Amino acid sequence: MNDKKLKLVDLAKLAGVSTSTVSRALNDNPLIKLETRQKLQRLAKKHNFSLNTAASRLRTQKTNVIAVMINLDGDTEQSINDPFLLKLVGEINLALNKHGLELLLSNSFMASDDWVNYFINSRRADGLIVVGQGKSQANIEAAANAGVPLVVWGDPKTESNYPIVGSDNYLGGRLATERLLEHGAKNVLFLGDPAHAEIGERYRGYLDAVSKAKATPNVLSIDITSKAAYQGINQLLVDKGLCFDGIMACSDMVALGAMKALKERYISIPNDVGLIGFDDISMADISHPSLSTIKQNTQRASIILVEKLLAQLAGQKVNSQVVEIEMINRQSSK
Amino acid sequence: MNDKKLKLVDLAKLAGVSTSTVSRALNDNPLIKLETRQKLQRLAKKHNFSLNTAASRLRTQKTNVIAVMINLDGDTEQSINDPFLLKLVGEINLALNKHGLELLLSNSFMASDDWVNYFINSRRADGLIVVGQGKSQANIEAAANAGVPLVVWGDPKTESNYPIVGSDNYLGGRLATERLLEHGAKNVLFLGDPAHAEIGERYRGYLDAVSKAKATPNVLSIDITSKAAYQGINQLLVDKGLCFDGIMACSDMVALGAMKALKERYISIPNDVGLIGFDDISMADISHPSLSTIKQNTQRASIILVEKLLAQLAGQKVNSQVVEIEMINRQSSK
DNA sequence: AAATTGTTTGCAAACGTTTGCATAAACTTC
DNA sequence: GAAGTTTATGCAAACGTTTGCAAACAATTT
Repeated sequence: MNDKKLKLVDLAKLAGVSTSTVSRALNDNPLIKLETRQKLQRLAKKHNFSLNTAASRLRTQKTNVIAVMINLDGDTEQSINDPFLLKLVGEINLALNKHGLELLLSNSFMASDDWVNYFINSRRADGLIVVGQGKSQANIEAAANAGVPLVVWGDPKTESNYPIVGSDNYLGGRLATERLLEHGAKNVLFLGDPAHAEIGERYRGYLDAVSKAKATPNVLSIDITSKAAYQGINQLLVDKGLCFDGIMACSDMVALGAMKALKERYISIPNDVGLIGFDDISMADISHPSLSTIKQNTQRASIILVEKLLAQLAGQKVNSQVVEIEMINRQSSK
Repeated sequence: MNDKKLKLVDLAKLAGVSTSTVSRALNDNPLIKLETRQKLQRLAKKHNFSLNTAASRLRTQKTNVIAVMINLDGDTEQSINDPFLLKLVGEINLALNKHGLELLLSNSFMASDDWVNYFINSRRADGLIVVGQGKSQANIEAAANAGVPLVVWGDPKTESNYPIVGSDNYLGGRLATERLLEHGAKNVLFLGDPAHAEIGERYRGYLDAVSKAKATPNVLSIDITSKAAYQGINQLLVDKGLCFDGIMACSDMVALGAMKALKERYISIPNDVGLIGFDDISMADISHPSLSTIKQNTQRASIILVEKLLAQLAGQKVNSQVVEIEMINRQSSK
């Protein structure tokens, strides 16, 4: 095995040309004659040559790396166990790859609070995709103000000086609630923490639907986890009995936690209680009864997130954008 | 806002010392007087200075980046939607962070087949963590032979020239099957594709348990997804009726897919059919009935994976290692 | 006070690319 | 065939760190 790492200059020597020529050839620069280009590219492939990214990043001041950070509230367990967020990260990765960009997976532990410094000044990444607004947008705002090219997955209706891509949470919350009401529910419970930006919007949609139907709203504010939902619903049933006949859950995981609590008490879904979630994670389809939900189009959102980030890197000013949602009717809310 | 990116030399000028001194001070090199070091570190913080990683990587030939790649079989849907793999990635990230390392999320799309070149020669990363052995280990073997520092999450009993960290899949498969048999099952079905390395081991454990009980084995080979499991079990029930009274599923997602199929036909779990999964994803606890499973200790595995990789980077020869599993008894297999 | 030792800092040469500018070669055009 | 134009390549200077070695300074010993 040829252990010696080849450099541009070695390749140049082998081909009898200058390093400039090789460099240009490998970057497909039309300054170099097509024939020469192809010859050099073949040579590079043959010798298993690959450019030293450190050197080229230093020289070009570009990394072709995008940092993705899952923006967690310190006090929630949602985090790394939420299938929805992880799926989103996976799809962002694919979207980045299509543009030849790489994904640096980050978190607040590494980046602490000064994102400008950590990501941009240090030239770790060219830009930043923040997944989740969390409860506080201070960090994001500071980074955006300091000139970090960034886009955020969150609620696009939030007032902000940075572009946010996300679903129409208000509409989703309203549609789901309306559906429950239309099918006879009188007391729809909102299950989730409205302090969270995206969930707050869903809650607003819920409120509007409820008040339009002249029903009374009812919130159970919990952490965004299935366990919290399970415990919360259990407790509520113990305390007040079955005081609702519909649940608009702020996420599928939360809905599934609620579902378990209901099933354990032989409360029929959807007959006694209609249940609708949000996200359309793969478990929604596989639960029993299958879970009605508002599907967020993560694939499309990922593509848009990346496009907007690239536009920003190209110096354009970009705006927030809503990604269409879809109501998926399954068994839990017939 | 101070837009001009500070360099080492600027900071040096500000402090009235040489760049060497600043560089050493920021790296906490004891050659520099403690007092000077602290002064310079304060100065750096005050001016929001941070080192250009591209430059320092070029100079030191180290990146402090580890590439993590989810090794998918092209023909399976398991991939990015499998909560277990994603959770593992999340925990590997945390484990890396503790050592000051960053995670580059990669996949076969970017890295194609020549991992040496893509990751190491190009100095994108110092080492590689491969999540999943897949059905073919050719790529991994080639990379290991070519000297890529790498560790693999998979079945540690597989013969290999690279270290594998993973659960005792044989034992897990055996324990779960034994439990089903002990509780009266006569016909335990193995649900999963034994061609997959880890699953093959679980299958061996299953086989041994079954033959020890003088029962007859029965496999339904399917893709590692809940959907495939749902369809597979449905089809089997249509074709042959309820020809089993226990299912050893190769993963929790698969088990949950099977669970849905059973519940839809009012087949009682665990009375008619006992069901045990593998992984202990968060849904296992929240399903109804809750899913008995073999818990894989991903957190510990992640820590070990990183330690082994670091040892390898330090030039040590490291071996495969088994991470303990735990049988979690829940309702689905009483 | 000179010589020796130990401590702290600075000089300058790398690391391996990319790219503006200069040059050389090959064609046009008058 | 000289001058201009186009095309293809090479020269050499960056990019911003780190680090071996030398130097300066301080402390100790002779």
